[in-house]
Amino acid sequence: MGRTTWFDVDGIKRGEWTAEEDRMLIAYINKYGVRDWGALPKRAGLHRCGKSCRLRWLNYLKPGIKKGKFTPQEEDDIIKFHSLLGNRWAAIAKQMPNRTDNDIKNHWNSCLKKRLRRSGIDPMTHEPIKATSSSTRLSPARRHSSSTTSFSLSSTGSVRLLNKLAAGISSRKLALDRIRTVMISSEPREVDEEEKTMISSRKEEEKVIGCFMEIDKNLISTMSLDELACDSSYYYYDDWLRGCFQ
DNA sequence: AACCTTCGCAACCGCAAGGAT
DNA sequence: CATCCTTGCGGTTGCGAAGGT
Repeated sequence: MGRTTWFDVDGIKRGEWTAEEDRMLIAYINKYGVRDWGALPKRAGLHRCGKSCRLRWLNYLKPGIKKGKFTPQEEDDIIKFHSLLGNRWAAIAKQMPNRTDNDIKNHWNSCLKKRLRRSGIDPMTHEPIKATSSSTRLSPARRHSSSTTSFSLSSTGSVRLLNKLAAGISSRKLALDRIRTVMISSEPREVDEEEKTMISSRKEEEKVIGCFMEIDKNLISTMSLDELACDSSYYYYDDWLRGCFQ
């Protein structure tokens, strides 16, 4: 499976990668590491553009990448994270070790989206599909969707900047929530190694998260609340954000 | 068997952010 | 400060495989 091979006007090869090209790219990166994608193809003896090499490495060749079918647990996670983060595939991928953003995005677009729709759930809002929607308060994903298509931001910020900021906050909040979940769990149960590490470092982590929140707060305070409201990711932080403007 | 549709996924494209100069 | 370059991201496309008629 793949695209047909062709050459652009500069003689740069496009389309499907061969096993030999893969081998050359892996050998080069194993020897010299990943740096300067622009110069890498020439140095590695590949007639490809740097962008193509980067994509091939990150989405396919990089060690530890999990390929193949998504487990039901992974699918649940994607749906859960999508409801929180919207189409921020890179941010979702960060929450799912060994899966690439491209893989997650493909699986969402080709499978999960349709499955949700079939079961009567709007994949954008994650709410039951209604004949006419007159919701007064849109869900995060819905608000995010509209923000990217119909809002224009002033010079103080851009959708991309907000998304980046929001993704950072989201991931840190998730980490904090995880710590709290572990901490407030009153049921005596088996604690795995990962959780032990989390518990032992919780104070430092909360401190670090606090610092990040402070940085975000300072950045956000330079924008208007209306601008921030354009982005769904702040939906969950309404109270916190309003505090920034008091 | 032939044709059509849908699925799965690798790869491409355009754009924005951020660093270097 | 302006411009250029590199990197990263999200949307989209192309194409073989699989399934349906």
